[in-house]
Amino acid sequence: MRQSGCPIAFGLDTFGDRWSFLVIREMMLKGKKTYSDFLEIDEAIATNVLADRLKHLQAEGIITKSRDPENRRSFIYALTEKGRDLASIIVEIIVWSGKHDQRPSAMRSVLSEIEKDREAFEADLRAD
Amino acid sequence: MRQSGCPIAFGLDTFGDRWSFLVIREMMLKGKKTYSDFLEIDEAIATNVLADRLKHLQAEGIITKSRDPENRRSFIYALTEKGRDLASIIVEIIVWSGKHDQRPSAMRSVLSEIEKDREAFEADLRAD
DNA sequence: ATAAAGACTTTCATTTCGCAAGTTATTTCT
DNA sequence: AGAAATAACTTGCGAAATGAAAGTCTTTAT
Repeated sequence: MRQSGCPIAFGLDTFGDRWSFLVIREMMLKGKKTYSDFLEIDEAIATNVLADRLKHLQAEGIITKSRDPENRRSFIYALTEKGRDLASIIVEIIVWSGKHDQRPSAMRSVLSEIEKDREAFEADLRAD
Repeated sequence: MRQSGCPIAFGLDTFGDRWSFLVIREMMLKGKKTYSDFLEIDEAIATNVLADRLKHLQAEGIITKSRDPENRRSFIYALTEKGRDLASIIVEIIVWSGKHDQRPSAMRSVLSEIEKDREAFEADLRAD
């Protein structure tokens, strides 16, 4: 599967899982960083699946795990450069959805922000 | 799940499944268009799963299905504009993988093509 | 000392997946 | 014309993944 050398397959293998990607979204767009933060996701991820995906993303070098210096019972997950580089993909998905999601609930605010200054928006996602 | 109004979740729901995305890749990058074409994918998709994903992509308006005028037993699947608009995302994933896939098997040729003239490459994906 | 918070792990029922085989409707071959 | 092959699926079933609920372990608050 991964031996195909295809860049798309490579991407799907490392971050292409639905839950993995939602975790990345939470980190980038909402600045979430702990296990309990992720459990608050609207889409309701199961605890065992979350633990599995965090391990996977860590193994793939997308995120790192470190102790919270201010609370020794919690851990802080952070994006690596490899993870932050997913910002461009996130932006393209938002642009695509902005064009094709016709529901009234669609968040158009983020889209206009991107249209105003895409570079700045992307840099903002990378920061943190 | 989809009521969240989140553009990322919207994208994942419509094309975020691994097999769905690989089908789109085959159509864009390799010009494949029939059921049996898709069965030849390196990653080996199961026939029932392929049928399911084709129905899904059709329901989401990413692809269309029509009879092959030259062979009445086969159908031709084609990308809609909504589907072709995924080209930007495909390109970003290739760029990301190009930077982070360190395996010797990684296809660097496509990457240099993108670096040379990204607009042209993307336009090429859209064509067909 | 007891309770609560934070991060998981375990258990188990349900769903999805992958593989093999079977269908139906056209062609194509002999 | 009849038989075999193509193309696109569908069906059945065991194996793997998912989701929901409950339990464990360590650290912190009262």
